[in-house]
Amino acid sequence: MIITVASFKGGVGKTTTALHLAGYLQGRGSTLLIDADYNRSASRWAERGKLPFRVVEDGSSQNVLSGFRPNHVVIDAPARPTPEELKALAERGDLLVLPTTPDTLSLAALESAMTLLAGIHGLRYRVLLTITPPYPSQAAEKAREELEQAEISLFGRDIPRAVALQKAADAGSLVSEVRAPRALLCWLAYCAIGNELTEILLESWLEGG
Amino acid sequence: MIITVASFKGGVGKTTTALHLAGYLQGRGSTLLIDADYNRSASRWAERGKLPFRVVEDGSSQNVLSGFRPNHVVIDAPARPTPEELKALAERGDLLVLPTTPDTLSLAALESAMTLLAGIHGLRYRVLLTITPPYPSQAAEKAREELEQAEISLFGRDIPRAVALQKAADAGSLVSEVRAPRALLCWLAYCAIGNELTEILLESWLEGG
Amino acid sequence: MIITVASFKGGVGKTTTALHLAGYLQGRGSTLLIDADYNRSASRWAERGKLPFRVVEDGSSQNVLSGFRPNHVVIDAPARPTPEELKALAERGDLLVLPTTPDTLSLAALESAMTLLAGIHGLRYRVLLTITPPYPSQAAEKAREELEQAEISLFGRDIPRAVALQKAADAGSLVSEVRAPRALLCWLAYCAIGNELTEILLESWLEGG
Amino acid sequence: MIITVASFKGGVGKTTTALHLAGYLQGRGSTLLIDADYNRSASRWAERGKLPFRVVEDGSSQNVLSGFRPNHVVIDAPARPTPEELKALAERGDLLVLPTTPDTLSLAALESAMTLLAGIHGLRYRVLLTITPPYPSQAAEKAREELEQAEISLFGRDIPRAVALQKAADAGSLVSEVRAPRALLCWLAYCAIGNELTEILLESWLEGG
DNA sequence: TGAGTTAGAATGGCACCACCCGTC
DNA sequence: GACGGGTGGTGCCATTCTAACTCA
Repeated sequence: MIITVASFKGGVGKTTTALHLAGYLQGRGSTLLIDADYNRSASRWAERGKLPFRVVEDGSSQNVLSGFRPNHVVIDAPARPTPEELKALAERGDLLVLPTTPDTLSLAALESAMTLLAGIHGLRYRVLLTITPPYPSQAAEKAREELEQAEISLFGRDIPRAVALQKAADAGSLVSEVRAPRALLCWLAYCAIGNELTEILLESWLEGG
Repeated sequence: MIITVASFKGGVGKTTTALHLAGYLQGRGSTLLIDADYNRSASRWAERGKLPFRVVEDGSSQNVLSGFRPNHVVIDAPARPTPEELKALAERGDLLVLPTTPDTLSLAALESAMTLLAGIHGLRYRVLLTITPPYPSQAAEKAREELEQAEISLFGRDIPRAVALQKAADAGSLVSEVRAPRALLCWLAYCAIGNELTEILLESWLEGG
Repeated sequence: MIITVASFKGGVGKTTTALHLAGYLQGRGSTLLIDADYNRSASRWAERGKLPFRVVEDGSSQNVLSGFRPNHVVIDAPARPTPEELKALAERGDLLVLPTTPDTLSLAALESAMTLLAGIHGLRYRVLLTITPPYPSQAAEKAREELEQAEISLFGRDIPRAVALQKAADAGSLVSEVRAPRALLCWLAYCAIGNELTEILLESWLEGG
Repeated sequence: MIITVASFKGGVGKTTTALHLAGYLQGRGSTLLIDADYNRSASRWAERGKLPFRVVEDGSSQNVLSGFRPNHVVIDAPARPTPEELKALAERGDLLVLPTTPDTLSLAALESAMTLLAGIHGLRYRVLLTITPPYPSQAAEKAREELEQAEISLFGRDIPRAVALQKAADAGSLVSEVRAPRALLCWLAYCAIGNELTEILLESWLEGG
């Protein structure tokens, strides 16, 4: 399967999401992460440590992949794509993952962009709430309600804000490999997203023929 | 004076910083905020509530400013500018404010971009640490040390992570107008940045002639 | 399915194991825990807090279950059963779970008792290593090697020693409901045991007709 | 003197306690350990290595002791005795030693059983906290407070959790003969219990006539 | 002189606690 | 004002590595 991770605003955990979804998919088959973001965050992450899958930059010559046919591909799309770019991204993959934080600015950028995507026929996407503040903040629930009212499809689970994800970035590894207070919780959240993702695609394939 | 706020990564509080610096400068003279970001976050912020200064979009026709000669101008620059754009931005204003969060990804993006700016002669800039996590996190101090070791100039004070700033965004006002636990602290932090900013420019004018 | 949890020595987490396996199975269908231990530990656990399944004492009159037909049953067997009791327990259920700690005394008691079980035809059982000390102790691995050399079947995962399980006992709830450093890890361990358990029974049903 | 070691729950160090108290008493006179536990843990311990005192099983014919009149006798009682058995055990010896771990399940079993013992006139007993987790756990202190509040007499010192005791069980010797980090500490703890024990009996003999 | 033994240092990890933030 | 929760720091335990010491 081909998963595209894109966002209309930076700093919402797009690269982190792409990396961990690739890590999850790697457990189900060989996976390739294509780093198409301009600042090469995913590539730098990979350079710092050891990731269980391959990471290549988008513009890199194809011969680096000679003989490598991955079962899954995750694309870390460029930030803030134009509607045309987004349409191309959506058509390039099986599912579009749109991470967003539960703050007003990110939600506003997301909602205004979603109106542009409404015109794309047969678009498969899911919004992922990320960096949600811990209890007792209700920001995540408020954001979820607001998005559901706008009839925007979103994953059933959020990615919490935790230092474990920062440590993973520091170490250049996945959060599942990090010793930090809530690392396991973060990894389980990404696994839940991965499971939901496969279910969505399985369902769409069944009905789509 | 003309202040340009730019960043190489999204979600670091660029718009929030531009708005509050404009709010601070408005107390010292008529101020205009130019919203040059593609997603119009500053404009939308202004539309939601009441800001004590004018906000115009970059591409808007000039006649909306007919007869308005502001003492100060703050530019909310587009996200992730190219080196050429950044050079143009730097030359367009008196000082470049570069907000960044203290996480690894943002710092890496900042440092790699700073190497590009090293070639610009007479560049005046300051890096502003934003959204710094509260005690007992040492992320802010670590980031400060790392940046100082890289000989990157940064403001003496940070902007803390607080819900007060989120509420300000929700209300469409400045954090000084918001009733929230640490609103005053956030506002004082921005005032301190504003003071440091005027000192920097005063000093540069004195020596620069 | 009917799971029987028994042990030849006390203090090896028999009740804890029975409770958490019941909690896991409850997620897959209505589950009943029969507390057949003389000291009523499971019943007392249930009285202290809120468990997501029903707990009844073995000798209680049947009418307390009037109209309740659980999908799964977990039996917290009496400690140190005689070979005849153990045979009856094994025939009463689908699988016998035998928790043991990795210390010499428990292992010796287990191995000597396993020789008695060797005569039972078609016995389905698994040994579960519990309360395994954390890194860098190698007690768990040593015990695992010793048991495998004795050709004793054991689950692939251990239940670690953690205060989270104590807190769960204090609170009268499952470890998944407890806020403690390694609570999630303990719960995942029990879930892994539960998964392995269903796989074992599924496999045996497939081949057993 | 005749010391009986019993417990209402397994895995609390009953056999270890009986062995080491016998080892201590051997230093004050010839001592015999009677292994009355069904799983023969004490006998197996003795078989593995070399203990400074004799160990016999309860049911063994008396002629194995022909001509041996020990000064002291320690009885490793069967686990989880009925009230009648416990009464018989208590009357059989001078003092009843009841080891317990500081966890909720063991304490609950102990306290409920102590209500049964309240009816026994002239019962001499002491509760011994065993396997107490190291600093910074407060489980031992909490348990001590709880037991004191329930007016249950307990020894002044605890037996800590340490690998030295496991190594002693592996080697079939007393912890005083083992080379391990905290072996001496464990042995001193048992010596302190032994001293307290003799003081208790001395005092009771003085007043009891 | 060499090998086995023993003591010390370093590592990794777990459990508790202090402090602060955000909501009710 | 009270409470629940996250983050970082401290103290201690168990193991392993290293080095020195003893004895043949």
